[in-house]
Amino acid sequence: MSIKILIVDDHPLVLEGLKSLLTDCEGIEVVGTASNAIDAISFLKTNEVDIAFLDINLPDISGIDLCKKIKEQYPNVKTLALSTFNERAYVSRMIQNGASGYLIKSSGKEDILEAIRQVQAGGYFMNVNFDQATSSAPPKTVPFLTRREKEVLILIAEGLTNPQIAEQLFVSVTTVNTHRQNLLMKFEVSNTASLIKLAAGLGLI
Amino acid sequence: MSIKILIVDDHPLVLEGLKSLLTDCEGIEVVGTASNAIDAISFLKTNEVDIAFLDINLPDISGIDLCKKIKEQYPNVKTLALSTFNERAYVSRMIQNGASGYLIKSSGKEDILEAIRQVQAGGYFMNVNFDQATSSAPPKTVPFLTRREKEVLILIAEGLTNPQIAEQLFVSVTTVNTHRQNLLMKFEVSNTASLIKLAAGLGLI
DNA sequence: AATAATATCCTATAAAAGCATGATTTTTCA
DNA sequence: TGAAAAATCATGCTTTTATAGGATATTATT
Repeated sequence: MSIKILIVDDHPLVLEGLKSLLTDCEGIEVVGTASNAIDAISFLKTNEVDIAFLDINLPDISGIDLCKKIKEQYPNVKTLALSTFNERAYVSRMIQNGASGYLIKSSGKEDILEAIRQVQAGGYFMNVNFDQATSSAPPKTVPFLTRREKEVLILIAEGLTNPQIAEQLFVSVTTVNTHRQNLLMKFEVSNTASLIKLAAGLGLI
Repeated sequence: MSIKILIVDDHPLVLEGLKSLLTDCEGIEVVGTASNAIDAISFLKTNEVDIAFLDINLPDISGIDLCKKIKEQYPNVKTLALSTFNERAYVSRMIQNGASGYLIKSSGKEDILEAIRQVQAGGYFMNVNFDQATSSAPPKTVPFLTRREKEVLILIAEGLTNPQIAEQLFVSVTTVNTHRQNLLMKFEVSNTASLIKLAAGLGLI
């Protein structure tokens, strides 16, 4: 019996690429693909799946939430996060939500097969060998940001001032300022310029 | 005669995905793939290629430089930049180096085929439908910066304040401030956050 | 040599950001 | 249900930025 795989990703290229890589393999069968969370859930309703590959960024809900939902409704389905290099920060939350590991989208065929083997055997797989020429990207760890902090960060990056952000979010200026100070603290910087540069480098904005 | 395609990308998934998407198509033939610039160049030495898909980020040299090299050595080979959403800033430099357009990696099959058709016909293809919330970000062109402005910009991005920059460059604070204002003007933004975000997006810092 | 572009400097004001300290309410989750 | 985390708000103060109005010297460039 071959391992049944569902791939959920909104990038046709990734979908096709994974499918193409996996269909040649013994004992592995791609039984379905979905480009959003809704389709993924409804596919699971009517099909048996062993492992679901979940993109972290999906058009409707995030892969992180989707992972949680799948684990709640279909605890037997193992999940593997698909992330880009810049999204490794979010991986830990996928794991918290029950994922069995993660694959960087730039992984090679061997990594992918190894991941499937590990996960199917009940283990975890984290591919940590970022061989990419990280160039100038500082190996900083991405600080954990709350929902509100992310919102504020994005609005700052868009050039809004505290008063404007406050208006947009329907909160007081002091609240925005607090979030802002927390962002500076978490990123270990002392002004907006450094903050935005770091956040941009990490792909957060 | 079918259109001969070379794909250069260091992500196996993208390579496989594109290949898989294109091999089904009439009149299109993927004659080769490469995961770095060296292999790409040596492939061109011995093979005929109509269109080369070039990833912007390659392990050895950047796709931008590779594009230039290809255009110098093989002017008949048309090139198409492959970029992620976050790399669209670099696209303009690819175009300057002779590329016939660019494709976002999250493009669908239709976009890709349309791009090939356009380019083969001697035209350009830019897929501009960023369904992602592009917010307010217009496809800005890189403003011309003087030597001093670039220096100041970098120091701002490093988190230095005007007084610190002044000290570093042995000029007065008012001079630094003037350069700073000129940067804001040239980038058409009104604060540091936007400035740094734009500059980072354009690869200037 | 004349012009244009660049770099330098100044004063002055208003707006925004940064920093410290503290507190209350709401959510989340074990 | 109770603790922890997150989100909210406040006050006061200092520093930095943003904006506006100049001015002069130094390089290129034609």
